[in-house]
Amino acid sequence: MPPEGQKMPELESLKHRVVHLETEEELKVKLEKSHKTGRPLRIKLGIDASGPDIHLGFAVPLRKLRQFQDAGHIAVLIIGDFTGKIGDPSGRSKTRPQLTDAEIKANVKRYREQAFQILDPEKCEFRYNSEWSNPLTGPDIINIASRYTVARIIEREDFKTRLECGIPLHMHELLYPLFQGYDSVAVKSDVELGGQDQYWNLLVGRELQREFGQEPQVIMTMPILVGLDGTKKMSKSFGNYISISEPPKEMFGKLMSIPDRLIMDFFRLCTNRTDEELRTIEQRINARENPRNIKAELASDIVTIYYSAEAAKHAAQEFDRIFRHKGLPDQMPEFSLPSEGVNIIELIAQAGLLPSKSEARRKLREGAVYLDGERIKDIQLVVMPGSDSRILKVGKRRFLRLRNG
RNA sequence: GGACGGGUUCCCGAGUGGACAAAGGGGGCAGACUGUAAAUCUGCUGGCAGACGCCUUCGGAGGUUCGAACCCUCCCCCGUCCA
Repeated sequence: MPPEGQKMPELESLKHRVVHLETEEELKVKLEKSHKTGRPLRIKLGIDASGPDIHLGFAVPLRKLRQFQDAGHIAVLIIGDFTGKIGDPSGRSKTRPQLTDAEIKANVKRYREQAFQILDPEKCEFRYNSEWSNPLTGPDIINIASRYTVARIIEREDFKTRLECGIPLHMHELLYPLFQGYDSVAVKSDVELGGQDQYWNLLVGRELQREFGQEPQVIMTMPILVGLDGTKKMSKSFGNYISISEPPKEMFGKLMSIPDRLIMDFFRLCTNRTDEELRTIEQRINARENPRNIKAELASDIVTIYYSAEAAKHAAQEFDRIFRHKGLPDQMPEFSLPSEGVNIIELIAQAGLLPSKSEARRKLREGAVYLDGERIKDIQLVVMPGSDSRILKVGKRRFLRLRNG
């Protein structure tokens, strides 16, 4: 316990890479109290079960949560199976599709496994918010709803724009922040983490706790990671994400394809580099070192975090082989060629390299199809089994090994 | 409840009886150039067919017509204003 008036090292590192801390003073008090009493803090993080994967963007708050765990605190993960039926309206210009129970359930299983790639399972509570939200009665809901005003709800930018632009805004969406906030009351959270875009939602939790006579949670928001397209936030529904559980090679490749200007963001938010190291990297970029190399380091860093240094090395080698030296991947799907051969279009569609024969025809016409390294344009070509296995390539990265059947 | 305006392909958005698988843009994909970057240029972007063409699509269901995204009827949904 540091003497009065001195910085707490724990607090300093927890503050690291945080956009909003509401409030630092309160966090300090809570930490001190926790030290004194030995009671760990309860750190809440909400999970949106709308997609099957945890991606690098969501890993940002998860990693922060891990930091809290390492300091002895408890992670309380809230699976929004109840709120998932509403769909978080944050940053949305349209109503989200409501998920069914079955969909949510299927997603949660994977989520758990993936979350433990980052979290310490020993200091972790997984809670479904349907646990306390489903039993709420009409009067309960009215009671909760009476703690907040419409003006405060529609103050939000996303709601405001929708109202102004005449885009539908449904009643249940107005309730979303309320239910999410009520989760904080239900689990008695001390701190809630989230992406910067969750700031507003988290504040509601704070207010509701106060309303329900609890000590309000501290809220901490983290920067939003931009997705592969380089413009929108990384998100399942935009499909611009890198899952933390995709194969190392995929992960590496996708990281190599991010726009250069995102390199520092990714280093800052997705790796364990220290501030000093980050400064060095930034200098190298400014000194016009080939960003490709720096990006390769980034990709290796991240693959190492989720897999291993070895996996990162392999991924890097394979990447070089395929894309720098135009070689072949060490593994590819296979297809058995019947002795009478198969039409090229038929082959591409059957092997699932492209979704339809029309698409296959188009790609052929566009010169995107190679057989044994030779560009094919003949739609009528029948591919015959060769003496040894042949390789079909469609576009930059779709390969198929043809075996004699 | 009333008046008015809307629902078009992944998204935005044009189209008001045949030339519409449907302008334009965005996004995506592919090619050239590269560092699987950015920028740029080009092409493609419902399915089946080698091609003629055929099939499915314009909120839903019917109808008029040789022919409908477009006209009529009923229904569903959304917005704005009024109550």
